[in-house]
Amino acid sequence: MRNRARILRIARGQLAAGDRSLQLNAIARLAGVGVGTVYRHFPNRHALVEALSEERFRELIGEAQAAVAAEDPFAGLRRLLRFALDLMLDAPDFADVLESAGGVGSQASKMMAELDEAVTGLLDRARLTGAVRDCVDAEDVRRLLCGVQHAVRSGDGARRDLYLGVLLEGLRPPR
Amino acid sequence: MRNRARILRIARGQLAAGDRSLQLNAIARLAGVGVGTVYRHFPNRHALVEALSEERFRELIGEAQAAVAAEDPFAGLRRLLRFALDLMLDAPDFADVLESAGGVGSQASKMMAELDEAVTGLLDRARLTGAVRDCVDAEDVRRLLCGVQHAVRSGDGARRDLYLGVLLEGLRPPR
Amino acid sequence: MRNRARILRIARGQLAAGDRSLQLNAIARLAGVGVGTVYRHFPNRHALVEALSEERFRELIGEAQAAVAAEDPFAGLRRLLRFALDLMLDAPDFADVLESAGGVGSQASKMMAELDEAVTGLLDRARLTGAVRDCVDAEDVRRLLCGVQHAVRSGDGARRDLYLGVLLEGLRPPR
Amino acid sequence: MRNRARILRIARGQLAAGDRSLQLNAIARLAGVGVGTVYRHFPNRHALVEALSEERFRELIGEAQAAVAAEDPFAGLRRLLRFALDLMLDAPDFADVLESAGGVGSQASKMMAELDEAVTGLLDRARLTGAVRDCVDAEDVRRLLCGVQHAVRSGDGARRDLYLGVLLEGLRPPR
DNA sequence: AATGAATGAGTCTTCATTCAT
DNA sequence: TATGAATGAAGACTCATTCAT
Repeated sequence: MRNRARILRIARGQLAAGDRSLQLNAIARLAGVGVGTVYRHFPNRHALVEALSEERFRELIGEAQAAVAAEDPFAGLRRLLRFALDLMLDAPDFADVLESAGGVGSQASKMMAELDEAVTGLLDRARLTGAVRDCVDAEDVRRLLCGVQHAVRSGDGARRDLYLGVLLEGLRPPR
Repeated sequence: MRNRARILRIARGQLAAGDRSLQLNAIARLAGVGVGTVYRHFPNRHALVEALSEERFRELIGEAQAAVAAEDPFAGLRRLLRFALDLMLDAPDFADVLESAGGVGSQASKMMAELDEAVTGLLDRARLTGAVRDCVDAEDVRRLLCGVQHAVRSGDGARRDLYLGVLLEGLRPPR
Repeated sequence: MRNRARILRIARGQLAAGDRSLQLNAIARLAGVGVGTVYRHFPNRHALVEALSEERFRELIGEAQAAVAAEDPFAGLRRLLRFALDLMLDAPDFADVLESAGGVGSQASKMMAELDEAVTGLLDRARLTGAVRDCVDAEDVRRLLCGVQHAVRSGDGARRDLYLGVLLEGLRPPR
Repeated sequence: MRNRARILRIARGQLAAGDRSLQLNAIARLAGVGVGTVYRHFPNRHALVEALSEERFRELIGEAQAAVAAEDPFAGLRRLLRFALDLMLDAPDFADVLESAGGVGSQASKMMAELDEAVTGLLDRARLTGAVRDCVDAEDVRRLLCGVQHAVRSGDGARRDLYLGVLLEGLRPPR
């Protein structure tokens, strides 16, 4: 699977270079590989995006699981959200995946479930200490964070901490 | 200018139907109008989007100016943000315009300035009552609201009030 | 006929500016006149080109008639061809008209006949002195000169006199 | 590369039939080939024209190199120019290429240089016998011949030999 | 498994021309 | 006479996808 790796590397390079179109033809050319090869590994653009997300997903899930174990659950949540936000800012396509509903049966949806599960645990713990509203669940937090990512991205990036702070305060129980 | 209006109506319909591509050819066909006619009125997709935004912008600016006069500024802000959010949910392209930096010299950027000005006034008043953080300005609020719109849209829409509530609480001065 | 003149002026300007497309729409706009107005005066691009040629034609015919009266017919021919060449280099569209067969019945074809008639006289006189081949007629000379114009134009213009000299020597009876 | 050849054949046919537009879409249809295939082989009209020219260029360069070896250089020149003229009359687009300056770096400009080099040799030899003017170079001859081609084409073709004769006599040193 | 030539539907855009006002 | 909005045929070009080798 040397080719698969090469394709992924090129695709990542394209995204990093600001080209989000991920045209399989172009990637094949850059990877020095036939178009057909790309299509065997990734039947469509989405499959490629998911594959690209996998590594990020693993990182993020790891971080989430670590956060559950944090002494102060709200602090753990803060750390986790900051980590996730940076990940998304760095990889817009990963942000798309996190924001999407996640097609049933896809690899990504499994990882998403794993992620949400960890976050659910974290939220439950935080709720016990009265640090988080009753009604928000892991999916809400994920979506709201994706929203914050859009907000940060539409500005110059300097407002990252402010916007994240707004989200975190907003998640607390209303006074 | 019967045709111009017809084109705008069709374009709005397309957006409402979930097709955000705004293909000028398709719009021409649906509007029962020659392609050339569409191109005469709107030389490119962007011009069309801006025209579509204009009406929404006027509504929104009006609402913002009304909100400044509200007895309770924070209640005014809540009402305004809910109004804006609904507008954006209804018209994704308008959301894009609100989220964009606003190209210099465009019609949209003038209206954006007008909007931000009104919101600035509202925020200033709210700050006097201690209802809003010091550090957020009108642009921040606009961007954050666009973020919330993404969050609501990526879900099933049922979380609109919750997500807006999170934003509003988050805007208050941190405890 | 204020408009007609205005249109012609603009068209000349376009040609002078290197735009040979003579799009009637564009000319109308530049002339501050409706497209329809242009179309009434000049039903198509060709009619406009012919009208533009008229003035040049008159000049050229005048020059040709003067040349017939020259003391030395070959010198007269040389002067005439140089004049015509400069005219064509200055106005590529006029060159096109001179090179074309000239649609029957058009205004241009009448003037072309007038021109050729004068040149025929000049050639006849020159032939009497043995300065010109037997077999070339006015039409040949016109076409060959158009050819020289292409040659000059495809270079940098500096070869004008050389190429004209080649033509003139070539017109002499072969040794 | 069966398709490439087919495309070239069709393109040649179009030109021969008097259609100089070389529309890639039309050629694809006539060649019974997808548009994309044509675009793959020839990204634009110019690339196609150059490819079409290549074969003609080779013929012509061969002929020129042969002419250099002719016993009588002026006779060789006559034969070469007649050959080239027929080639151009047969293929107007090739005439365009020969007449153009030749974009730097293009395949055509390399072949043009080769052609001009051979003609330069021929002219040098002819000059030694006093058969050709001092001041004309290979480029001049090429341009003048293109001019003659225009002249022949604008007439009915019957004047080919006459016009070529005019050029050849004109190239001799003036008396 | 790998290749990459081929496909062609789809989209964008221009511009000569008409015609109701 | 003049206007200019409207037309739509025509042409250029892209790119996701297939399939014979």
